[in-house]
Formats: sequence, C-alpha cells, structure tokens
Amino acid sequence: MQTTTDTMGGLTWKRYFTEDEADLSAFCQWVLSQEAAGAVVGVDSETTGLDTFVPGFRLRLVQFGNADEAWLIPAERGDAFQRAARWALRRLSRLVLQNAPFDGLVFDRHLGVPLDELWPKVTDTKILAHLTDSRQEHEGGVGLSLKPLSAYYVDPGAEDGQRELVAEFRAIGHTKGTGWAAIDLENAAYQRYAAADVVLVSRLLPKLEQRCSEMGVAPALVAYEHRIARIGAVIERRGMRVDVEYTRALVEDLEAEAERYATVARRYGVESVNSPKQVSAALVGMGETLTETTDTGALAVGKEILLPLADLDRDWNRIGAREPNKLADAVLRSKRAGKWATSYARAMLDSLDADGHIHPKINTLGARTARWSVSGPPLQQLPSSDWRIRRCIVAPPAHVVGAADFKQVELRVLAALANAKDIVAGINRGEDLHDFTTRLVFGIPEDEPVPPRQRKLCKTISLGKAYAGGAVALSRQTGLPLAQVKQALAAYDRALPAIAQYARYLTKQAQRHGMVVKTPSGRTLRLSRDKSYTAIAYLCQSTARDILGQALCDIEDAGLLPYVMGVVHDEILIYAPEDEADELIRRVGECMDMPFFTVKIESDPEIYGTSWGDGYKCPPEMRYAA
DNA sequence: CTTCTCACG
DNA sequence: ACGTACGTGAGAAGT
Repeated sequence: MQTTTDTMGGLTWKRYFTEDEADLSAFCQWVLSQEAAGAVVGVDSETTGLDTFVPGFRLRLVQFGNADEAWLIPAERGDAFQRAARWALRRLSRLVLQNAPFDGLVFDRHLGVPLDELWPKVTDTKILAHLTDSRQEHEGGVGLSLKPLSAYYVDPGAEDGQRELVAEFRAIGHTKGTGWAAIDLENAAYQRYAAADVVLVSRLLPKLEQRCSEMGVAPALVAYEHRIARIGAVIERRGMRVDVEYTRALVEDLEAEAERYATVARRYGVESVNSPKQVSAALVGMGETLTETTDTGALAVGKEILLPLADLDRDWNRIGAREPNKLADAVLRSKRAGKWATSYARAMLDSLDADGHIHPKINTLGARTARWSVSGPPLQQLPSSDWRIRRCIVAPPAHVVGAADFKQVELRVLAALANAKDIVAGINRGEDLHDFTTRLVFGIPEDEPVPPRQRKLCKTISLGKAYAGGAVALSRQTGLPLAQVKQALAAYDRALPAIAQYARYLTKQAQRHGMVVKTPSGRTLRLSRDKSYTAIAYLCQSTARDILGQALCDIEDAGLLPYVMGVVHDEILIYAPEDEADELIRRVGECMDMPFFTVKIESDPEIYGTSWGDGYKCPPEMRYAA
C-alpha cells in the first residue's frame, strides 16, 4: 500500500493507493466501516478519455473517499481490483458523485455495475449545484464543475489540479487530450488529482444540501432531477445506429463540394473561406459595400450578409434582385458543406462504438433553463432543412424511426401562465394555434381562409413574444420591413393583451425578487444582470423542458423507455419494431399529452421510416398541411 | 484562449 | 421612459 498525505489549500487528507490483495482487504474493511457509520461515500473514476463507448476506452482508477481519506483502486491492474471496486459500489448504500451519469455509464459498461442498481444510491452534486444556481462561471454564477464549486463552498484554495496534471502530460510528451491514457498510475500529481476529487465531492455535499434547504429547493425536485439524469443516461447508453457506408459516402460528397467552392473562392483571393477577415477584404475589393460590424468592430460576413449578396433568400432560392456575387455564393456553399462534413457526418464516424452506434453525450441540465444539451456529435443541431445528415442515423433491422413532438409547447405554456383566455380556449377547442391567433390579430373572419403570409408573420411574433423579442429582431428574422413588423406587434398586443401584460408583470417580479424567476416546477432561475425582460423566455423554455421531463417519466412508467433513442428539446425519437411501430409511437404520444394548468399539451406522433432522414424529405410546412 | 460563424428548438 | 429575441455545441482563424 502506498500511503500519502496530500494537502490542497487548507485541506489535508490521507491517500491510499492499493497494490495487492492485502491492501484490497484493508479497503474492504474501510468500506464496511463507512457503511456501518451510515456515511455518504464520495466516488469518482479516472479513464483514458471521455468517449466511454468508443473502442480503446479504458477504466483506469476508481476512487472512494470521504472528507479526510481517499482510496485509489487501480481497476486497470486486473480482475482483483475490479472485483473490489465492483463490490464496494454494490455494498455501499449512499454515494455522492459529481456528474454521476458519466461515471455511472463507465461503471455500467466497463465494471459490470448496472446503472439501475447504482442510481437509487446516488446523489449528484452537479444536480444540487444547478438547482441552487444554474449559471456558469462566465455567466456570473458559481459554476457547475467540481473545482469552482469546491473553491466557493469548501476551500478557496481548492485549486485546479488539472494544471499541474497537464504539465505532467507535457513532460511525457502528451497533451491535455492524450495524457489521461498515457500517464503512469504511480504518478504523484495524477494520484493527488484523483484523490482530491472524492475528498472534495464528499465535502461539497453537505454544503450544497444546506444551500438547497436554505433556498427551499423541494426534495421532490431533487429526486425528479436525479430521475431525469438517469433517463438521459439510459438514452445515451442505447445510442443511435449509423449507416456507416452511407455516411462515408456523404462525407466524401460534402468534402468534394466544399473543395469545389473553395477553389472558386481562391480565384477571388480568398485562401480560407472560414476567415471572415479574408472574405470581407475580398468582397470590399470587388466593390461590395459591407456595413454590419461585429462586437469588436470588424466587418461582419455571416450568412445574413452573404445571402443577399449572392441574390439568395433565407431558403437559398434565387431572389432575382441583383447579379449574384460569385464569391459570396462560393463562400456560403463551401462553408456549409465543410461544416456538415466535419461537425456532423465525420463526427459520427469518429465516435462509433464496436456495434456501429454513436452515443452522443446527454447533459440533462445543459442549459441555465435546464434544457438538455447533447454533444459529440451535437444531435440537437443537425440540419433540418436537408435530410442528408439525419439520413446517417438508421433503425436496426426490421425496425423504423418514429418521433413525437409537442405542438407549440412553449406558446401553450405561455398562454396558460399568462392566463390568455382566448388563446387557451382556442387551443382546447382543437383549433390551429397560429390560424387562431392570426384571425384574432388581423381580424380575419371565420369564413375566410387565413393568408399563409400573415399566418407566418403571426407565428414569428408569437415566438418572439416567448423569447422577449422586439421589432428590430423580428424584422431581421422575417426579412419584413420594420414598419410592418411594428404594426403587427401593436396589433398583436391589442388583440392579445394578456401576453404583453404578463411579460411586464414577470419583469417587475424578477426585479423585485433579486433577478430571479421561479418556475411552476419549483426551479429558481437567476437571470443575467440588467436583463429582467428575459424572465418570460426563461420561464417558457424551462417549463417546456419540465413538461418534456414529465413525459419521459411517464414514458418510463409505461415501459417505453427502452425504445427511446433521442430527445431534441420538444420531440422524442424512438426505434420501434416495424409491426408495432404505429402502436408504440401512439403510446409515446399519449404520454406526452397532458394538461398544464388550463391548457392542453398535445403531441404529434408519426413514423418516419428506416432512417431519421425520412422525416425530412419534404419541407416541414408541406408535411404540416397533410 | 477568444472571436466569429452557423447548425438546431 | 423606453426597449432589449432565448437557449445551446462545434470548428476554424487569429491572437
């Protein structure tokens, strides 16, 4: 046994690194003593990387500890060590982890401890931290990772041991990314870092629990968030099947397309289409006038600027208003194809597991509003205007992809919270929400059809209301003249005064209560300083997320969770056996249908086909009409 | 590491 | 007094 005393700031602890059977039996004795004392034991793991499902990934260390001690079990040194770690995880009845879904999936996949067995015993400090203050450090919050939380709640001297560790990685010729797999388990900085995490998480727990109780965070909300985290982990474990052959060909096509247009751009002196500096200089050199600037004063050359120069509208169709600028056109096309190839298609091939599945990382508290975020690859951001990227994701043999999405969930939430009786009544009668509001706003009689352009404008304004948008932003979004948008906004407020009234009320309440807004689920959301007007956006977004969470709980209770393969804010995706698909997606949709105060929340279930792309082969508005 | 751009709901 | 579009992840360039 290697026994060491570590210090960090004002903290001191004993570190035990087990080397043989005798050490492991000492460890087991320690586990039993903790269990007898009713202690909550801190748990963490060190691995070769973050790609839990990619071949080559290894579990290296499992750490257990409390406020003063840390035990390091080198799982990679063989079966005896793995058995001891597995036994401890099963034997202990109360565990605390920081970001438990990560370690939970590692233990599930690489140590033989099922997620469902571990979960009832787990408290995740990240969840508690999010419920007390969901802001990141750079947003003015305490932060949500272990080091800033420890520095704030435990000891200001709880420094980031990663700096020291990365220096060690460099010393052995590795980087921040590759060092985790290469570093010697005996390395003192590595062991100290590994030990610190379980000590810190153990010390953090009582502080966060106290903070939660001071703030009145309901235990039921804490339990609900832990359940959601487990559901997210189960979906992540299930993964999505990639059509590898198709995806490889798509990468090639997109890369060729990117290169073809990059060649065009080079003819105009732009060596790199991704360089705004080069693009703006070349466009100015061609005689184009660029007026928009970025935050730092440089000339902006984003899509919004380039599309009109290329004589293209938002859907990339020719406008016919001018001679297209060939450079603007080439830059737009090269950048788009390049991004799709790299960030989406190639990213899928780079994160395949042994069975041809990807397992995008799900963070069930990704956003300040508690919305989920998904990364590696970013499955919530795949292009929706084109089916080719989503086509990479396919159903297993004899299965199909199905989806059920909420119908205008954020707007329904807003209507209910604002007590907009007209809208609520319209929704509950089963009328089309946007048709209904368009009639109200523009005074279109029942016996006349709703003009599509007015419907679109009204839809945009409704969403703008939920996001606390103004005339300028909406004008930019729709491309309509500012005056027309202003007029429509005024008409909307006249026809549906409850919405504007509620936004004003929320803003005032937020200011009165120290820039916070409380959701119906009991979540306290802190707003950015000087942005009390965003209260409505936070409330709508966060409440819609909680409704999705409720639906997922109901889906699990109905035994349908094993079919769920993805979640995109307001839609739930499933893999279903062909012959049961209609029935299964209908049942998923039923779980999503629920009342929210006075308003009906409804879903739109459908079967796409053998690939996710099948749902995107004709434009969404065309499908809607069907 | 920051800035810019762009993909989604 | 007035008005403010919300929330993410990712890659490339530039410092």
